[in-house]
Amino acid sequence: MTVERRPSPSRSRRPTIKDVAEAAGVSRSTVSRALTGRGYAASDVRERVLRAAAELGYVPDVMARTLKQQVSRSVGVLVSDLRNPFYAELAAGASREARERGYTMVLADTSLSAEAESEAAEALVALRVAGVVVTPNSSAVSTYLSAHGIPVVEVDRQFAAGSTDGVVVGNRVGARTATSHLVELGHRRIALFIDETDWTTGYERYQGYLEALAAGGIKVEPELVVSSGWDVADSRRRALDMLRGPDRPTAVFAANNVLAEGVWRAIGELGLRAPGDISLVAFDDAPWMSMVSPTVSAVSQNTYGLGATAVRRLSERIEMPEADSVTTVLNVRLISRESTAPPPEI
Amino acid sequence: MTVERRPSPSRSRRPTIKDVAEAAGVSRSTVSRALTGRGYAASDVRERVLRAAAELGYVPDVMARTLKQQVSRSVGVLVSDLRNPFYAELAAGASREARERGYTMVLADTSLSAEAESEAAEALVALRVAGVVVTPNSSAVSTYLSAHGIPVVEVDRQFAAGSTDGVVVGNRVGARTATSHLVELGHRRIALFIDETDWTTGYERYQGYLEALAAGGIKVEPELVVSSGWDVADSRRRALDMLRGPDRPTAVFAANNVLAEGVWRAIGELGLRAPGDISLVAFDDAPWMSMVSPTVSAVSQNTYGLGATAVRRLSERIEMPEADSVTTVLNVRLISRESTAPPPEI
DNA sequence: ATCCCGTGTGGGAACGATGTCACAGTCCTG
DNA sequence: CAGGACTGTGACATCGTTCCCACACGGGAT
Repeated sequence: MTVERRPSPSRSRRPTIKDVAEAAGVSRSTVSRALTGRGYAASDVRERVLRAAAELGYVPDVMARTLKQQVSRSVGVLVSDLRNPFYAELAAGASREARERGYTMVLADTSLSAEAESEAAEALVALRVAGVVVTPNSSAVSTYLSAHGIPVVEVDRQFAAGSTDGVVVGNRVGARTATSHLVELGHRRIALFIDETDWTTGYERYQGYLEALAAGGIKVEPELVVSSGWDVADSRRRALDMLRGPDRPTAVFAANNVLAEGVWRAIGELGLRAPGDISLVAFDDAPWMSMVSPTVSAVSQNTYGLGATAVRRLSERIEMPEADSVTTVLNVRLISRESTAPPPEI
Repeated sequence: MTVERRPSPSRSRRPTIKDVAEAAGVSRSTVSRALTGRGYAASDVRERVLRAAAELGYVPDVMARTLKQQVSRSVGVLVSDLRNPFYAELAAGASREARERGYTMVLADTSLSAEAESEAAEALVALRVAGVVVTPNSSAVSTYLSAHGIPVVEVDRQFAAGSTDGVVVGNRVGARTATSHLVELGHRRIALFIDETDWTTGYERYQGYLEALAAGGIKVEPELVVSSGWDVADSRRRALDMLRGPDRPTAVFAANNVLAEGVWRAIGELGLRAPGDISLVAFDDAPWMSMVSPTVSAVSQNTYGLGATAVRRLSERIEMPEADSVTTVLNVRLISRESTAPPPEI
């Protein structure tokens, strides 16, 4: 590590508030007041300071400011997987809202790994972020951050409801609506594809499914509830097994866009036709669902709004740390497309 | 704004290095040496310090450290639009690489707005980031950041080639390959849909198209080159106009995934069939292209790798600020699917 | 015995910005 | 014209960390 770092003349040193003060012929305090607008500064002095700052290309050092003020203007955003359009959209919404509120966004992709998640959490503590929005994989992050006095908003799913704020969608209602839609069309054998039922998302979607069946007077058949892995390949394999079986369902409710893709591929590969042979409805509308043939009916959630709302909530929490925690539920809506129709005649 | 902020006992104050020093019965200097590993520290003392730090839940303050060291361990990533899977994937790649190299990632979505872009750039300067990866909209950002002595890597497209590093894909080769593919199938009337030809991406894809036509001895017909807007709606409208016209092309090369979607929708709406009536090939493979019927041939670029490579390049640049700037070109490959076939008989 | 060196530790000055406090004017009112 | 109110400015301590320097101790070479 013996890199010779001669101070090149062009970028000798970043101008500091002291340089601005000298250029404007005032003290550092006066520059601070003139630039931040807190405290007195005569208008001609302010003018002079602003001009000097602009000429020098002065940009205040966030590090120094934060160190002094003990509170930064940045928020952390922890998402599971940016390659999944769901999380990307959520991050996009968070980004816009953060920018509008004058926060910079520190984003980490935790890749569903608990290790990456706690690493990221520690980095955020070190950065003294003002707050964190997270799509949690466990209660660990919320607990850890809260212990350090950092406000947290859980988004999409909740592990620490009651102690921290949350922003989620109407999972139960959405799942019930989707399943009821199938029931009303006359389906009695309705399969559920779901990746987990431990998180609030999976649990509530499962409950919604059960409620709709109960309301329709339909008995739950355990072999129609498939606990799939989290990826397309696994979902596809499970769907192939089920749809090749002797007594296949007449409809499938897939609890997220990934599972829906697996089921959709399986249907195509088996030469089945939707909705003639089998109906399909998904939770979480993805772009491809409106492009394929037949188009896929889906419960659409406002993912962008989910991210934006979470940051808004976080910023309110930062301003009122002692207020009671709140869970915000965004509504979802069923978009009925071509993949759902009455079951085939026997 | 008169929120009473009584110092709650639980999170009275974040532990500082001084607290650790007192708990371990040594000086601040010694704690610093023990924790960072720079300088001498007897093994029993180090042991004691580590234990004290763990017990107190001590996390070093990045702000203070950066202030002292004048260089941070975070990088800025500026992308145009996280809702576009292209940028999301790019950000995901950047995120992984950043994490692996011990950098935290500050991400901003510049929404194609010049104002947001320069705002974000200023925020990054203020944060004293070690470097920035950007999908630029003009040369302004690179110039501005370079003037502040911050290393920049332009990714996907370049505005400051020569003075800053770049990571791009083989746009010209990819476009030529895609167009040649159509020529070899026997097409003579090949339309190009493109959003702009001012950026390096658009310009080179356009050049690749021209080269392939020239190589095939085909005269360029200006009315077949469509300068579309940047969104699906506009592309769709332009495609409807063209395909309804009297002398429609037998094939279309769409220069990105958004334009391809517009063209694809238009084809469907007009009741045309691909590849029977018209062939379609796209630059930039998107998930839907392998799901629709017919599947769409596309030039696939390693978007995730683009982001990862850019951060790797940036980190090398940070370590060797004086080295010559480099442009890295990632290869692309044509994935031939169902949407391309010989033109219809006359 | 003196000197020097290697090892280990503590003291204290930065880093850049903020904001309190004190002070120096100026203007108005009794 | 004295006293207070108000405006405008500068000096200085502070935030948490790093790192240069000084120093202390012991052992080996001179």
